[in-house]
Amino acid sequence: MRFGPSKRLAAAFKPRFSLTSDAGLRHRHHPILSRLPTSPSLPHILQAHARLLVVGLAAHRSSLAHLLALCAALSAPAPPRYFRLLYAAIARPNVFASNNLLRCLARSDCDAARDALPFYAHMRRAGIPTNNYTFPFLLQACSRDRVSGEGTQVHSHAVKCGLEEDLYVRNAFISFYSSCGELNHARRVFDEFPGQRDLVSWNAMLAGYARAGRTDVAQELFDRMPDRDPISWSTMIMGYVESGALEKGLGLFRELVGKGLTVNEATLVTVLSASAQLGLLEVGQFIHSTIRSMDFPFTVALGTALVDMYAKCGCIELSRHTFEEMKQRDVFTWNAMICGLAAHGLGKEALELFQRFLGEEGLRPTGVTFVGVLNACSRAGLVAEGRRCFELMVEEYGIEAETEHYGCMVDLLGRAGLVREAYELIRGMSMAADPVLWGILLGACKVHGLVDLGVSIGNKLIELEPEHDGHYVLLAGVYARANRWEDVVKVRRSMAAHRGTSKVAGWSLIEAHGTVHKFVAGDKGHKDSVEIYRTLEVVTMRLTEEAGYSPDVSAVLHDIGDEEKVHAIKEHSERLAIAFGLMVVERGRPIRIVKNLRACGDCHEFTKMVTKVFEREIVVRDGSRFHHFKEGKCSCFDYW
DNA sequence: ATAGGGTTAG
Repeated sequence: MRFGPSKRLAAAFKPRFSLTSDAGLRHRHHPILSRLPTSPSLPHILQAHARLLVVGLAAHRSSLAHLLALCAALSAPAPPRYFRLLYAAIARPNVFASNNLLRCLARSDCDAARDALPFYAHMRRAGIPTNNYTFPFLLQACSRDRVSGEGTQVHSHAVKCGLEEDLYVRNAFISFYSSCGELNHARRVFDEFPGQRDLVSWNAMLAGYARAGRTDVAQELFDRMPDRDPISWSTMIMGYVESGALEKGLGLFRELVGKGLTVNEATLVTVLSASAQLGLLEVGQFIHSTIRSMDFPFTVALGTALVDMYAKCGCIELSRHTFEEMKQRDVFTWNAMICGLAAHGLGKEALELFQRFLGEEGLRPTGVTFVGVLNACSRAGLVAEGRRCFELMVEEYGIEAETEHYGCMVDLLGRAGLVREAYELIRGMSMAADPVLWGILLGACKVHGLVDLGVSIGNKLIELEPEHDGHYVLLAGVYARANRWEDVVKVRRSMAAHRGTSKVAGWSLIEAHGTVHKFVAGDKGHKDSVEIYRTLEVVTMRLTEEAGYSPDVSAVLHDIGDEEKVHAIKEHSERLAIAFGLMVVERGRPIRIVKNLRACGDCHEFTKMVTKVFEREIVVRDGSRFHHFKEGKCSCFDYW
């Protein structure tokens, strides 16, 4: 496997100033600027600036412009207040200084980048000339802000300046139009002078189609390209992954690795994220082993992606191991680990890690950290601790509580039976409460048998989102708890009547020996279908005899006969996946299942019994958390 | 001094 230096490394080895460069020559003998290191940091620049002030050279145009250029080249964006001050200090700014201000603006956040276009207008009014450097910087700033409207005007300026055939300028326009979604404009520039085209032009065009979700056109270009480099591959792979074609992205990654071509960090992180999203452990492990066999540097981003992948694939121990192995971590790493522990129901461990995090030098928790922390409190039933953390977030860290945080708190209070308090919390919010919050509260009403409150919330939710199946299911559950079966039937009927397009089909998937097997309820499409159903039959029989299993049909009460109801539960996708898992996963290894929806109560009981009767471990990832089933118990303690 | 891909937490 070949493995070349990254672009950043290459940039570090490139001499900052060639001997033919004006700027370089001018400062070779400068008493202060010539003493700066080749890639100075912001403090270096500030220090040099201070010395210029002290010796009275701070009004010197080329010195200041040089400092501005250094700011523009910093690896982290320079503070806007500082580079604006530098530019303002230049008496008669020239193209060089102005271009570098544009570059600084382009590299800042959106607010500052918005000033790039007005500044360009100012340049033209003030008679400052523009050159081939001006447009790339200007367009970069404009695409950060997604203002495509003025693009065509700027384009005609560039043509007037005689720069329409300049490769850098052309590529800047291709990528500008691409990032604004103006694919036809981009394509016109791309097609205009086929002689003035290089790998960068192809990659920019490719990225345009990929970002727009036109992976078909992107693939066609990718196949037609005269050359491909690691960026072409990562653009294509990311295009697939982002448009949801995760398997295609992973397939292309396999091809890339199979051909022994150079892989870059962005690609690895993207495919790790794809396998994490899908919960495909075998794929994730394949990527991990690829990373190891290439001796790829173990960067913070890669480590974080691995921590996240293992956690999302159900291997919380491997996730922790990776986390502890990392020599450097950033907020993302800590967040991934804290949220991972919480998702696995390891509330105490997550809180301990949070304490350790607070002791870290130079890192501050973010809103996401608190999503993990509050989730952890909720899972561990630590009500007082949860309240304290919520307060800490708002008071101490000045983080505004978002819907997610309220969601955690409602869940925490509701789970502990403090439904009234949870209700008040939602009512007291300054923003409009997301229906999701009422849904969480409704779940608590169901569990604690609060029929009146549950009915009123349920009806309100159905009114708000009549096409949302989950609300009907929960409300029916509330009625079922109170044995109000007629109402259960009514709700079910009205659900059937409102069944809209937003209904999500439940599925479960399981990986076995390099293949992904996906099941839906009543699925007969699998090649081993007959054997799977036979196995399921046997499993159900043994559970009935040895563990006293009897299906609880209340969750699926329809307007149908009892026998059919039992049938409907019996073929829920996760049971098919479990039966298949029992067939193919060797003893001693856990059966890992990924679902898109939450488990129904009966399937949850069923799974618990399977682990006891068959002495197997089953790990289920549902829509929001993990269930570790072992010896007849589940890590969620039956509240999910 | 210039153009292309950029990930990770809910």
